[in-house]
Amino acid sequence: MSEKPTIYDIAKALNISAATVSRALNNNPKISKATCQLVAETAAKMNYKQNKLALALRSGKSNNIGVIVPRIDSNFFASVIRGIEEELYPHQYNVIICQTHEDEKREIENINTLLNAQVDGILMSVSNVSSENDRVIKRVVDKNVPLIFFDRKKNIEGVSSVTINDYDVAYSATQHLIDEGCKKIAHISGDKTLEIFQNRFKGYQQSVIDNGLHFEEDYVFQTKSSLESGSMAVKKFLGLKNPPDAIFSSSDFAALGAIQELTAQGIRIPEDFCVVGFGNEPFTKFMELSISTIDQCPKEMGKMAAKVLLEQMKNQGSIKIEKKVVLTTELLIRKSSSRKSK
Amino acid sequence: MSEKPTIYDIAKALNISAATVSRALNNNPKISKATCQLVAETAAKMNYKQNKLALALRSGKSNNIGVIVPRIDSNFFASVIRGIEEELYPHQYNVIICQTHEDEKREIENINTLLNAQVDGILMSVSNVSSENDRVIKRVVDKNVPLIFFDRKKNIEGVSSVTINDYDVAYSATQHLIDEGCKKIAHISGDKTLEIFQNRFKGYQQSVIDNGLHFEEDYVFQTKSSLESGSMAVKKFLGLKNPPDAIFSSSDFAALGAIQELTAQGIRIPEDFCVVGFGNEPFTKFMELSISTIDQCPKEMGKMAAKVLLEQMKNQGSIKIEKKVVLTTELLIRKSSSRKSK
DNA sequence: ATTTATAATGCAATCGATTACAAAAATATA
DNA sequence: TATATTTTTGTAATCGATTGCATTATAAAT
Repeated sequence: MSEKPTIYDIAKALNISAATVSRALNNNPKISKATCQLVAETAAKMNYKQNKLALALRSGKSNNIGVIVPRIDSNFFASVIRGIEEELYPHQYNVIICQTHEDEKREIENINTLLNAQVDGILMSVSNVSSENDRVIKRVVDKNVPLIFFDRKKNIEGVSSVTINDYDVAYSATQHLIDEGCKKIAHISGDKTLEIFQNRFKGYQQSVIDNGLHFEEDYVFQTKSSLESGSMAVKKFLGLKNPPDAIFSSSDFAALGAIQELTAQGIRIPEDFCVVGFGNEPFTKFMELSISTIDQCPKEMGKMAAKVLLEQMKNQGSIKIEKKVVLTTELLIRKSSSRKSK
Repeated sequence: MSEKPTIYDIAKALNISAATVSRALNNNPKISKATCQLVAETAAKMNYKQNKLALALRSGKSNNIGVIVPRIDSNFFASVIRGIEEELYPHQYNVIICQTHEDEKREIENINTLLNAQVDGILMSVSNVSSENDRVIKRVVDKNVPLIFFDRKKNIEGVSSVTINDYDVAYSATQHLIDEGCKKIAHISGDKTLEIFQNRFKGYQQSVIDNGLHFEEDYVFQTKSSLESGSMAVKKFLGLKNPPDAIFSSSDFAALGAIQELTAQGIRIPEDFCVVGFGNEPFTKFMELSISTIDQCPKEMGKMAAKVLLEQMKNQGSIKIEKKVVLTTELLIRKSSSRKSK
């Protein structure tokens, strides 16, 4: 009982051929009902489990989907993965998770690992912008392995993507700050070589300009997503001759760090200074001073990415359709930026 | 170039046998250096990638590890998975993630999926306590597939586990509340059929008794981990003739819900009422009224579980060692339960 | 009873890589 | 030159499931 029985074991036990066993298990109509039933019973009795590896090798389909993310232990990515898994589960696909840790070499390794593992498709959120990585990604496309970007995408021919309306929502977040009476809006940005941060920045910038405010290069601080970054940004902003009176941050963590630093410096929020974050991390809602932010609807993003992938896998071989899905997200106005209402 | 070349393609291109190609790629010393180099170059030129499925079928090792968790979109499990992945990555293992959503049927399906996928080992945090599931889990052991429980374990012969010192830390959390001057300690528990919640409850109970306080059945509220549960618990507690003056909650979410409800009812924390949570969710630290809690060191747990698994896979076949690793965790005392100090 | 149609099953190749064993080629030794 | 050694390469089986084609058993028709 400690071994794993194969169809050959069942065949031997019943004195029939493995082919018959295989067909019986698949309810092939060519097989008599009696045999089918007998095989099914014997298989159950022997605790037979189909070896998916053998099936995968034969069929060329592993029924595994690779997911590449910078890290898994962030609310956003974990939720996206949950959405992906929920969508793929009914279709019998499994999810193999790879983390890049924002390392470009690791990203390449991950891609190769997944290709070696013969995944039927790849969902990825790009970590890095290097031409070497672009080359590897293009090879995925060449090999006809369906690939979908989500959130952090790249512009590569033939690759579909699912993102949010970063530009628009950044525009309205900034607009919201201005509507609340803020006149000097600063921006904490992420790595601007990544499209999402580029778009958020542009939305912010355009909103500032459209409102007749002066766009100030010094009001933009590029950094990574962490409390310290937010605190550093505030220190820099407050050191300016003409410091800002609001921050639109590309990261909730930086927003929180900023708020902590502002508070530490005795600046009142939202009375003296407004802050809007990005990502709708759980803590933004739970805090006493709840933080205005943008919900990226990660679960929906994951589901949508998986849907687009499923579609692409179905149509494989036929003409390639490059699909760019843009999810509409919501600006959640909370205490950190609410001066008027209520 | 759009196809996936195999060793046969390389063999044909060089007019040698596939066996030679295979050996050359594996740097078999029996193959001349010249051939080795030639094969390596050709493989690179053709963008050859080893088909791990074929290798796995042949060798009986898939190099995939299955991870079963209730859900992935929780800080705790996401961090555990990160730890697992970090530990397994250098050993060339990939991680296949399955979520049970706390559903026992799903748990069985997940186990079977992983067995079918021929994973080399399984790491799981149990969702449910049903004898049917026990039977399925025992079959995993019978099939000689290394299995390790983490956090939510079961007592099944031959299965190693990695957990935290739930009993002890619950004991000291309760002790801490008493030391702060609380006299009537309540407890919000989880599903007590799960060992972890059972242990936390017992640690709480013993501490109460050891301090000469009266153990009150009404002071224990069993529920799931959510804000609403915490709020419900408080409503029930405050309705008692002799309401408690402190809560040790098995969940940070319930603790937060409790705090919100207490605050809404005008009860001051920590002056009138102290609260300790469990899990060290990020928000517990970020809140204005930071929440005392217990850090479950999820990443270390993941790493340790992976380590135990690697060890078990290495020693497979030889005597089975049942290893019960208990990680020592920390009580983090924050504002929600600090009356004296500072 | 013989032929024909139909249903049920078996044989053998296949997916891609590895490897025990056999064979050939290259080199060394007598 | 003939033989023994050592290197290097090839042949074919294997992992487990599927499937085109061939074959056998069964039932139906004449």
